[in-house]
Amino acid sequence: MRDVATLAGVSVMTVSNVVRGAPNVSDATRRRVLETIERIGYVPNSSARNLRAGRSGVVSLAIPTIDNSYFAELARLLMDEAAALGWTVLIEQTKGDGELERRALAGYGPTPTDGLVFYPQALAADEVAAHAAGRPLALLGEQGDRGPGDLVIVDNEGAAREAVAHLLALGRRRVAAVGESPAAGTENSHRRIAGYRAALEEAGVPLDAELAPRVDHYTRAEGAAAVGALLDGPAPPDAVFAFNDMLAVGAVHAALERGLRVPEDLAVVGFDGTDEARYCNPPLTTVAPDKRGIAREAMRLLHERITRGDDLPYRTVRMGHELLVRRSSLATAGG
Amino acid sequence: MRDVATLAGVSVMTVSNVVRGAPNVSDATRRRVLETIERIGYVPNSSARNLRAGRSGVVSLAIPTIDNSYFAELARLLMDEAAALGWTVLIEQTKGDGELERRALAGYGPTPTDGLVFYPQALAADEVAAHAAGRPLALLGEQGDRGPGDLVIVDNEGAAREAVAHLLALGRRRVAAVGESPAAGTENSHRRIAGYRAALEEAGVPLDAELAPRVDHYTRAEGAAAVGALLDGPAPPDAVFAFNDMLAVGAVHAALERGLRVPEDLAVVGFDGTDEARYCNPPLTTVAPDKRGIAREAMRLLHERITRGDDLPYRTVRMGHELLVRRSSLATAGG
DNA sequence: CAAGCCAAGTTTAACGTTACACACTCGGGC
DNA sequence: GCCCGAGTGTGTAACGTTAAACTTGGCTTG
Repeated sequence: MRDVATLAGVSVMTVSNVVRGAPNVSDATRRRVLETIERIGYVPNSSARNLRAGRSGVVSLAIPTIDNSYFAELARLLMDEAAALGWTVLIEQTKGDGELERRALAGYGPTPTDGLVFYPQALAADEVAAHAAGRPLALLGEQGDRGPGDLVIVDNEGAAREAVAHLLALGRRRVAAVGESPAAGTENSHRRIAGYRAALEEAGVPLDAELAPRVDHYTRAEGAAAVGALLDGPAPPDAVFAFNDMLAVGAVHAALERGLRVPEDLAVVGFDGTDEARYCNPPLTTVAPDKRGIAREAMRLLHERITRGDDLPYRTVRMGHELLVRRSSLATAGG
Repeated sequence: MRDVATLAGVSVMTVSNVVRGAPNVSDATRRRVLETIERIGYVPNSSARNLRAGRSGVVSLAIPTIDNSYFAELARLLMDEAAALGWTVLIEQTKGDGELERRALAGYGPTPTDGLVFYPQALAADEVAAHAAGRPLALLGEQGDRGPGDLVIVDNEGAAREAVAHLLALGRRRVAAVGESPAAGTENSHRRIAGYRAALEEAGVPLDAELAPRVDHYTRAEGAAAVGALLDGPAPPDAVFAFNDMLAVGAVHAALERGLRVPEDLAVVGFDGTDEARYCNPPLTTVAPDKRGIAREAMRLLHERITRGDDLPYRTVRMGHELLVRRSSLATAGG
């Protein structure tokens, strides 16, 4: 910048004014400065800028892993929304590890970020509150009534209930729920279990604890393993409600691998409404939260919180969902 | 930091020394400073640090989109490798747009990055060279002999040839190639087409231009559309070699949707070796590049270039690949 | 016991940018 | 002729950190 100033015969401050589009610069000067900038290839130093401004223009997105279709799609949408606001998104993978989640919350790392969109997995609501340290925060997923930040949620319990009711309406009576996790953190899986139980109760179907295996990670492999074990067991299910689409894809795989028909012998419903669910075979029935809406609201709330300051009350926005019924659940029990 | 210094009764510099683990600080002082840091919750300001150091500890990863299984998996591996080197990865989506690719190369954006891992799609090799502006660069994918940075490549032509030869060995004679793109950029698709042609020629099968439809994006939807159109046409293929797994999944979907059997009526081979390919139905034969190796080498080369300076010659590392044969191609022609 | 050395800590001066206050020039109104 | 304000532009002092040079006092050593 100093070089530009010298070469253009103006002060450093004038260069700064030109770069920032500030007023009080004549057209002639502006042109001359811009030309010089072009000529010597000057690029503003963001570190210095951030140092001055006290802001970085970067927000973190802390999610378990990026190679999960749901988070990949969500990340893309969030990045699009952020770009529209002039922001950059820095993705951090927490791997469902409490320590990594704490760090993401506290804002360690080499890059300063102005705020955080956080999908907690290992951390319980009170721990999230304890480590947020007053940073602007948008939380994805239910977190008790109020968090240390704004909440963007879907009605997990209602959605789960709807999905299971759909399976029960097809005459299924042994519906497995795959996705309860030892990770204490997110309320999401608890709510989905609650919705599952409510639907069973409503239909007068007895609860069988064996039908709700625990999984550590929401991957295709674990879905296949968990459902495979159930199918090989003494009292196999006739339907599966999986807590995400990857587990559901694994469930379908396990069934087909064993020569069972989907949906005739095993109906499967997933959760997330990913593109993968739509194109797999058979196409997967899935609970589709309004991902675009979630991304938009999360960024909007975070933006307001960062720019307007912390006197804002914590807000909760509930986004809609939709049960996309496809072939994987389109047959009554027994075929 | 000044507050910490005041409260601990030392100079700012001593705090800095403690934070950085520099020598010449007594244990007693160190303890006192650390306590104070803990107490008032001091977090070092990275902007200022970067400003001083002239480095940011962040490297960019510029890929077309993150919601593509291959890039999602690759991103995860790259982030793991980066973390092991103490680095953070900033993902930028170029969407196959030339302008966005140029910006990513030039290093615009609000965050300073020390280097770039770049998967070019729209930009041709010479344009990449023109806009790299001397930044440390690791290129994924073939780019002519030498780029403006290190190259990590797989043998696209050989891999494609192998995949198509596999289909021909099953007696298939009308093998479609899906993935040629109007995007001038990456050599990858050209090389794969070349491998496809070579395999056909080697087997004495005539080339049919109709069997190589162009696609704009490597998505499931476009794969389904392109292959659907071929299947509805006058001379449908009996096999498909797709340039990535998402196109292949779309191809399978299009076939099944039309009541065709996969692999009996249409054999399908993909490219990328994603987890999705393994778990879809039928499981997808796919060319699996050594993703972990690619991630490791890309980060290693970039790290060397950033730390050791630019006097390093440009290097090229060729990674292996493997044809994972699964059910989607396990039937001879006609059943 | 003076000379020298070492550990422990401080002072100073940057890194590149920008907010703020100030200065200059010029035309017009009184 | 003087003052004023608008339009341009400049100087200064930070932002938070750290490399390098400097100070201080205690301890060894010949």
